[in-house]
Amino acid sequence: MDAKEVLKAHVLKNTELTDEQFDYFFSLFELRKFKKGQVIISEGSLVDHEYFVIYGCLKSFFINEELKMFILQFAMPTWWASDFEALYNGTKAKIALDCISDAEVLCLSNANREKICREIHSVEHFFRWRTNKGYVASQKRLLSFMNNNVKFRYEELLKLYPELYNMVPKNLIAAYLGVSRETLSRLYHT
Amino acid sequence: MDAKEVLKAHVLKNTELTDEQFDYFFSLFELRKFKKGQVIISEGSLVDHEYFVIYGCLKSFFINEELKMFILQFAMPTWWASDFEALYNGTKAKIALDCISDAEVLCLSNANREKICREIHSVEHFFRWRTNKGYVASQKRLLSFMNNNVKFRYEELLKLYPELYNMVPKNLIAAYLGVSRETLSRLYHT
DNA sequence: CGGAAGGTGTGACCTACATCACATTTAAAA
DNA sequence: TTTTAAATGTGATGTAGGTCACACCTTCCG
Repeated sequence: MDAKEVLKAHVLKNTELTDEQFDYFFSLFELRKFKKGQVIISEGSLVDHEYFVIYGCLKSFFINEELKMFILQFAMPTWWASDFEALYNGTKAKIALDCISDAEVLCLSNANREKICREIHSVEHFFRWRTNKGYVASQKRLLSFMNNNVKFRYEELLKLYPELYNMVPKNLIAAYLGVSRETLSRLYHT
Repeated sequence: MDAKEVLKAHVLKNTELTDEQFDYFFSLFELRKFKKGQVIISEGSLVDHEYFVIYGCLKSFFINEELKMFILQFAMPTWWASDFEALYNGTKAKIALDCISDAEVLCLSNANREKICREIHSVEHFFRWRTNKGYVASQKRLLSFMNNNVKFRYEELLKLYPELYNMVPKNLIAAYLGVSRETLSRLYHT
């Protein structure tokens, strides 16, 4: 399935658009291919796009003063990623984004998103829906973080996204769970 | 300032609406007054409204099997609260909502929100904006949770919302920070 | 193909925070 | 105003997970 079809299926799941509307929507995206390890948003840069994953896996992450990395999201096909705070406020990126594997991504600029949201009511509806889903997921993750220990959270993550087990090295999984790689390793070995 | 003016100022900060549009929007809300301790959403119930705080302070929270409470949000004037997952999916509440102080709240039903979002493009825009803000805030909190210790998070919270210091008991602040009340107490005493 | 970098396992030890127990203070309710 | 419940402080002790150190093992690139 090509990029256009992937996006179309994703949007139509929740929003009704005519073919012409969707074609116009799609025309605002730019398809780009990235290599494993390639950086899409680097900390401190200006952010003017958000990214819809067609193929592969991205990570959005934060690195603190002690160079410890925290992963906010593993973005897999049909997921959206960016530093949304920087993107919406026009501030510099605190969250970086790069590729865990080779990836194919549809890029939408902030300006184009706002433009089409103004022009086509249904597209605004779609983005409301999308953001809402992200918000709910983020709240759930926060709650799980407060409530559950590492082992539980690890198994919860793998149950939700089994493909991560093979796709993503354990040290990155640890950075997502907010735990040291040693502790994660000791959950099943030792 | 009365409820209508509070909501109007809040909406107009980000969205243009004519007076007639706003009057219609406002007509879909019901103003309710609650007493301190009163429950608005109880765990397991069906959720069909979201709540815009005019006066006072609510908390949204989760209680786990061991009866430990985790607070997701202290909702103060101009904040929105509900169990948004249950509200959007029509499932039973996992998140409860009650009043920390006497409170005055504007209630909007899920059906009415969706209705007016369909009818008035700008209102849909407003809700997209609002949810986006919530999503960004939630991500930031998650990051702070992973990155910072209790003392830092406590001071960060008080800097952002100084009014909480007097308004909300420390055991609830602890439940928001995801820490035991004893540990919070020992930050400055002992 | 060979070397460098990235990823993983594991021991020894440390620390932030949890839990339990109980005393004291403050606030609400009768 | 008395009684009861909530909120808070503090000691003793337990534990999940962090940190540091080092070995080994892949993967990938020149």
